[in-house]
Amino acid sequence: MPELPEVNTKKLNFDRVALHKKIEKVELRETNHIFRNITGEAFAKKMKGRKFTSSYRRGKYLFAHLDNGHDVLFHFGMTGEFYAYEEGDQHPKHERFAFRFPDGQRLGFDCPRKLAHIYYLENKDEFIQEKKLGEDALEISEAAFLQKMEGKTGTIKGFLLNQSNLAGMGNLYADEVCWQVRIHPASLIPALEDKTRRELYHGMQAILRQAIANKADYAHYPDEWLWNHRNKGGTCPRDGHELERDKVAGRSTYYCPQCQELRG
DNA sequence: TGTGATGTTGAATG
DNA sequence: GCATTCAACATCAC
Repeated sequence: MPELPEVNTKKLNFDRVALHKKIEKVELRETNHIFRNITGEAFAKKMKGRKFTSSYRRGKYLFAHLDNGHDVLFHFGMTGEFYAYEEGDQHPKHERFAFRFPDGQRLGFDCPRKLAHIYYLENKDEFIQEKKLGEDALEISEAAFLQKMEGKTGTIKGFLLNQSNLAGMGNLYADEVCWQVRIHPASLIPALEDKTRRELYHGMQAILRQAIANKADYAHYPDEWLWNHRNKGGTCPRDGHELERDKVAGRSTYYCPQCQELRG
């Protein structure tokens, strides 16, 4: 479930399974819509005999660097997932393609909803520029975060979700940040004081760090977080008030009407 | 059976 | 240029 911490965990898996091994073959399955700037067949051809030498995560994107200087870019959409498995094992149900390594190990890319995107990039910096992909949410400085907010007129949630402001925040973490800082997600940026903006930045950093420390395993997220109460009939872990559900920035949003102040 | 789900993109609107 | 809303992508779970 891929927001920044989830993709970070996928990167660890990818590095462990795929780095520095010769790619014997790419096994293609039903790949419609998955490959964005190359056909599956051409992708498989390019991969054969190559090795991944490193990987780089920026927001929800994972760039896997090849020994020919190019990159394979993974974006997981809502349901993209890597699965490592051995020769003879059954492949995941919605596997779109798999890398096969000489020892028989596979790294499958599974995606039921086909919302994932895979690109083959000769120049990853060019891609980042074209997409206007913002700095990673964990890398961005407080000053740059505040600077991005300058002049914006929309909601705080919309700001956090826009990947050109900063990269990596998704719907669930954005709700968590707003809740922890006690700001209504539909609050308008111009109405937020400097102090609140800084709290949002530091709250976000702390949440992402803790999520990564827990390997994005939701069962281990603190019960004091909004996270595991964020559902129908859920109550605020701070004051017990029933949570509200609304649409903000086009996404389903949970918040506590009692302790999250609406500004603007 | 209908509805909504962690995301992105493009089109249309204001 | 900005911000918002909608539809599309395809499948699963409740």
